Amino acid sequence: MTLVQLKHFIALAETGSFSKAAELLHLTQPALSRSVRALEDELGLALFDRIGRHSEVTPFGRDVLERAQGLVLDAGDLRESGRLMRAGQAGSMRVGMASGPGAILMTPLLMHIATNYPNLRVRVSRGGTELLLQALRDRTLDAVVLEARSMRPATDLQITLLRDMRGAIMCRKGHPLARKRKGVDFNALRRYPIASTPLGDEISRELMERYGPDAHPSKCVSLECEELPSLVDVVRRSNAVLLAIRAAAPDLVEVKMEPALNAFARFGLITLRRRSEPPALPVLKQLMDELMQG
Amino acid sequence: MTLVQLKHFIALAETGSFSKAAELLHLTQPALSRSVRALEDELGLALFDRIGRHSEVTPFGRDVLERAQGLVLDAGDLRESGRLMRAGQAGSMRVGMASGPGAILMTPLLMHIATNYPNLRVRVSRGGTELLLQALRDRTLDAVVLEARSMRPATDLQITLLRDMRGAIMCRKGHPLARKRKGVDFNALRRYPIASTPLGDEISRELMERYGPDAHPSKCVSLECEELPSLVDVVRRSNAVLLAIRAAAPDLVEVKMEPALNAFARFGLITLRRRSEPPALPVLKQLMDELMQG
DNA sequence: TAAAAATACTCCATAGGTATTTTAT
DNA sequence: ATAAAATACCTATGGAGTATTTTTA
Repeated sequence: MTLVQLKHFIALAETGSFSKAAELLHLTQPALSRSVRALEDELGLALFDRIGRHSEVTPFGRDVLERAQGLVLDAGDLRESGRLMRAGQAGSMRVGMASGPGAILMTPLLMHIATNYPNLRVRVSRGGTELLLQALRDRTLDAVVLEARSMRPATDLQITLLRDMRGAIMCRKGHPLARKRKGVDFNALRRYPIASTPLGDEISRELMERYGPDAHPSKCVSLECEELPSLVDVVRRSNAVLLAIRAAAPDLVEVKMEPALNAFARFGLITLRRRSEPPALPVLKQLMDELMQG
Repeated sequence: MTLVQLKHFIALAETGSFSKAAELLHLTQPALSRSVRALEDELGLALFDRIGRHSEVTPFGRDVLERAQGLVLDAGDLRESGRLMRAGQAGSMRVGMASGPGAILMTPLLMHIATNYPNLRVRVSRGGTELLLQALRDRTLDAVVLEARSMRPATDLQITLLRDMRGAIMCRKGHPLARKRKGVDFNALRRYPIASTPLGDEISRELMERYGPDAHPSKCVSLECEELPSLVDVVRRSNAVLLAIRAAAPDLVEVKMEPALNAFARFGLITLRRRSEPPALPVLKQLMDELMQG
């Protein structure tokens, strides 16, 4: 049983004539005759009653026809999917996101896929750097986005650095600190609750170097939560201040610090070296690039 | 894209090795290598990452694999269905039944199929003789069961006569007529409502020949209904008498008539000559034979 | 270095074409 | 008598085997 045979069968069922169907199939009548005969031999029963001028499907043929049509249609779908997947317009992708990138990228990513790539299936999971890299190596994930500096280099991993994202201290409009034209020092800042997602070592070091030991996140952050949108919402409606990627909350006001905060996130897209990437990965890359330029 | 190629692809995905899969498929390694390569070329993307010792499916391959498995499974189902249908254990059949046969055969037929042939799909429709034969000729029905004498012979129809079914007058146990040891004459009978399904010309003629012009069904039948079970139920619970196939209501008492009623039904199974019958038709024939011997 | 996949080549089975016969209307 | 399908015969493409090279872990 061949897909080609099934196509022949279907064409014959539709035209009711070997000659007509053969023409339709760009085939000679004897060739079609043999093809259909072979299928009948394999299935063990006649699919057509040959009645001189025309041929018509037998009751058995009718039952087979239904299934054959499904099969041939599915095969066509598969071919078509090949095209779509090659273009990154369909298929599936399993992406892991560490806390930092997840906080800022997850929702916009899902949003973008949902609206612009309806045939793409993405599964985003979150977790710690090591866990995610392990999943990548186990082939449970296809790609991982994480803070590049939190990862020690490994030869089996392919790292694509994404655009750096500037960090900032932010507060709501109308916040006492929002007016200050010249720099606010860290002690003044600490009079308000500090909100942030869990921060990596790089940022912690930068904060301590600039503002002293009390600036270590474990000491100064009062509101820690992985879900950045929650924190943003809280900061919008209270006097808490937010330490996060500047672009994560454009409607908040940036607090001018003295000395100025010089922290940034350096996200990397990690894949396994020597493994084919999911065809939709470029879509992901481009999307993230766009998200992070704002 | 070939079903064979897809099978090769699946085997390779499952073993993770060209050599292993080739062995499993009773194929040489180069043959499998080429087969998979051809599929990859057609789909336009690599399905496997060849990594020295082993090979593993790419993300693209993973998406294709799902669909390929479905396709190959469906193809196997089709082959298997061929076997089942050939044995009359599966497939579909559209049967038409005229009023008489329908009244007695329909429910038991559906019952039998439901319990003994779970994979068989039967559509039973009822209608007048001419309508049913037209449907048969239009290929809307695969077979028709009707009173053979109600049909004028035609060269394009194949008639299989079924067992004759004796007709009788019946009443409930305890009915006044149930006691009568010697024959009841027609006038005595007419004191009770006569129930019957619509009767054919043959029976009408027989009744009139034996019991006079008043015995024509259009004159003497008070309760006419196509649904025999309803009539039987009424006769069980009233003094109405039933004119029907004797076997239709074994629990009723037969009324001895004087002169004796000598009517019988001669059902025929009609199919189109020179057309293949549905593979399940023998099942239908045998079933009806069994039903009608009781 | 050893195991696995790819390549090169050869061969044969089979799908398809041409010519003709058979069949059914 | 004619149109359509089957049959007979031939050809060629492509799938499969053997031998060998290339690759990578």
